Amino acid sequence: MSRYNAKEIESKWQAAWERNGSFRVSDDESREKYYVLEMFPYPSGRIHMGHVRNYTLGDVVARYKRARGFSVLHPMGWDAFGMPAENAAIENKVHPASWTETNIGTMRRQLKQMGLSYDWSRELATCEPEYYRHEQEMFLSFLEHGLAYRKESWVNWDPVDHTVLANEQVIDGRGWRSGAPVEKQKLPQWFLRITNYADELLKGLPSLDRWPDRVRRMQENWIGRSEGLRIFFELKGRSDRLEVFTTRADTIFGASFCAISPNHPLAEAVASESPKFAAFLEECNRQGTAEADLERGEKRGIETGLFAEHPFVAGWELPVFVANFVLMEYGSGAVFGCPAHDQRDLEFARVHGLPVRPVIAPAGVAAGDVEIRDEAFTGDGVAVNSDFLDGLTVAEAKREVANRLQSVGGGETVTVFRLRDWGVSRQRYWGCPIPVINCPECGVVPVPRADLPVRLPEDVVWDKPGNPLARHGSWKHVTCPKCGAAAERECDTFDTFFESSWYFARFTCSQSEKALDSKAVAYWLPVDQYIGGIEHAILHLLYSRFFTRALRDCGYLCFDEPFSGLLTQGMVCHQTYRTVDGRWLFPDQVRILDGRQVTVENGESVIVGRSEKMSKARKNVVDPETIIRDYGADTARLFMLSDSPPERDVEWTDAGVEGAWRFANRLWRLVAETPPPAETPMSAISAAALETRRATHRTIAAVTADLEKFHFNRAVARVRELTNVLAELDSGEAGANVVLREGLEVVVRLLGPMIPHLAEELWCCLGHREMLVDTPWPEGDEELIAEKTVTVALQVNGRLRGTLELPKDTGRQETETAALAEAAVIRAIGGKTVRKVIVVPNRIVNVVV
RNA sequence: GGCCGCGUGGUGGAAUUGGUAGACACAGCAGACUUAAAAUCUGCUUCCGUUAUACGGAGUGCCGGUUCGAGUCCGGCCGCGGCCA
Repeated sequence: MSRYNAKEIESKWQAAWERNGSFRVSDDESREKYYVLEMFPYPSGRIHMGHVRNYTLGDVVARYKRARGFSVLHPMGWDAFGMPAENAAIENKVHPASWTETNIGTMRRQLKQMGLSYDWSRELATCEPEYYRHEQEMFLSFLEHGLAYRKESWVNWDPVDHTVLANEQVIDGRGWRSGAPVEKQKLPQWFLRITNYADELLKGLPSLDRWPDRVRRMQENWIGRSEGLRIFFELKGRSDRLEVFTTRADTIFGASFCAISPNHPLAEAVASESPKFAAFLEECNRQGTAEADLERGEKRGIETGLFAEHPFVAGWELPVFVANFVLMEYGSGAVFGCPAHDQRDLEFARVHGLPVRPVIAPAGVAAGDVEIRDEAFTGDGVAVNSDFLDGLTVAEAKREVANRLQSVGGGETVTVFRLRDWGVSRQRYWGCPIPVINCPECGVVPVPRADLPVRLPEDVVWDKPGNPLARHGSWKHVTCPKCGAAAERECDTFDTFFESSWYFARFTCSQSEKALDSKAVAYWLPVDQYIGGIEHAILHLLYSRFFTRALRDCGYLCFDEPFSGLLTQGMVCHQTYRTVDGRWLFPDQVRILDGRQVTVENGESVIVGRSEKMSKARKNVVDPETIIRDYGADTARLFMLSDSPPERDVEWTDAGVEGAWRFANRLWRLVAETPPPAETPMSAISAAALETRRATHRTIAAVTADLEKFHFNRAVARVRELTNVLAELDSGEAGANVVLREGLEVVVRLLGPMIPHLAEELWCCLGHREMLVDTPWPEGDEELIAEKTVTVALQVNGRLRGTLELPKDTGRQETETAALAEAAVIRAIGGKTVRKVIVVPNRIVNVVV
């Protein structure tokens, strides 16, 4: 046998699987289905290590489940719309379509090099009209069902990318992609009514018991359900009332002002009469709308000159302010301020010289002793200085206020959500056109279904910032489908989260004429195991959950949750390197000389920074293709699975790759050096050989359990352990050959999902005609797995003093007797009185003296 | 500020969920093979002490508690991370 040549065997087996159609599946299988899906990539150019990790994890699951007899759907596609393509068009004068196509070509080739078990016949790219035509149709259904609507709305405007951003895309007040400070603008926008499903999305979370708790909690917080009271304040000298939302109705007697959002209609009314006031509003609008941002920022406000009457005390007037920390989108866009019991209100009150009246006293503190200095009291307690509420607990007081106001029409209990409707309009070219036409006569007219898809025009130019669609003559100007008058197409395109909200369903029937083939959908969905980065914990996963429900209500499918299982993998990190003058260096520009890192170029010393997520900006990236070229895909895959559990971050190191590479070679040699089996019957093998056999069968059981739980690092460790045991078996033992061969076959089969090419090659070398990929998962022999003897730990006063080999299931009494006869135990007791002996059969004996 | 998670050798990480802490690796050290190197193989490798194939002590961020027994459970503190404010 020659040396291990990864390149050769990898392409050999990739071709064999393809010839064999190994990973093609159809939906008329009698076998039980298993749908494993990894988050599809944005075709940015080349795959990175994050992809390698994500797709390796998915492939192990897919191949393992396949070996276990499932009909496995494991597809791959491209999240192909998005701004980088358009930015490339602007910078390099390449059309987004061809830029995207080139990138897909490169990345598809790279993924194929990794030997991933995809059914490539189901491949899709979301920028193809064959894909997006269906989501245009879905959008029309949403319109018909009242799940999509258009409204003038304040939006987060990214002044660099010239587009609207969803709240989720605003990070620390900046655009998530451009990093530019976000501004507010008022534009007509399309929205999806995700808020209709707020309660359902929340209530569905507990059923997702194979999701990480963390992700469920994040979604729960994001949806942000809270119950409170809507209070109507009479405005002095006006006929209208001010609607205020509060979750702390119990503090109503501590109110000292009301505050409305700068976007509140009342504020806008006042602004029309006062230029100074209007200037303030304008300033507020320049701020982002991110909540955390408002919280940290300066609490600013200005008096409107209006006064609201306290609902319970005639003549008590509260000044009404406009304040920058009140959001129009949450509750009713107005609050009452109780400085003593809300930190934000307190800060505001101090600035504006407003009274601070404590109305809740902590348990055991007298009413007069409550003092508020720099910190509001937000804990539980008893109402004080509050008229009819005095003596009630916070919860009781809330109820009382609600009852009293409701009975006189002064308020009502309401449930509000932090979640807002999903704005899907983007002022961009490279996205799915929104299939509506704006007619001056008829208003918004949906494009008739027969006219779908609304294709993106190809002849566009990026000579100015903004959306080229809006400047495209022949595409934009159409006749109204309803009245035939001159009209304009909607020039906005969908947020790209639209495409990724249903691609998982399309994979079940990617060639279907219909958007979703009901038979395929019924067979394959929901996804049994979804795998991807934690960064999508909220947005993509929440949108997909919403979309599934919306599609259900429009008759496309009939289940609620798209992903039954979710695994969120950690990031791939690498040390960072800089030159003395601060320039970032790629890892391959650094080498080690006398235990110090220096530059390859001229041997200057290098500053080694902490390990961080691989990113182009910090240059701490390793190109997967280089690794595959130098070591092979199997080594890269094995490294990704070893050492770190999948949900944790993994540090990419040369040493780690070398370790995986060494193991691959060791396995190769071990098989190469194995002589053909002698005809020893298993019944005639030596005791030592039997022990080795036991280890083999125990490993099958252990690895199987580990893979079921996605403990890939443990599974790898188990197999390495077995390999060590096999290597140590003396070839002179009776039956050594036959036991060694059995052991190696098990090793190869257990590693099949992880290092598929090498395993396939070794399986072939071991004399098998059938491909490993078509070979069922090994089963451990229960007889051999069962332990005959156990090691019992011996403790005296909780300290380990020795161990004892006993037959399994030795009785309590016998175990105790045997333990007390041990020399080490007798020595440790040292003649003292034995007070108690605790015996846990098969485990431990603890002697208390 | 609130909620949640995590702190284990020089490093990544194991530990059957209350029962022998440190599996499996990486790095390191010593040895074998070699003219030499690489590769490979063998041994050692938590720390401290010692009479050193043996024995004793300490040890899972810190302090305390429950228990025959705690990395694991409880309370408090410190540090790191995440999400939400």
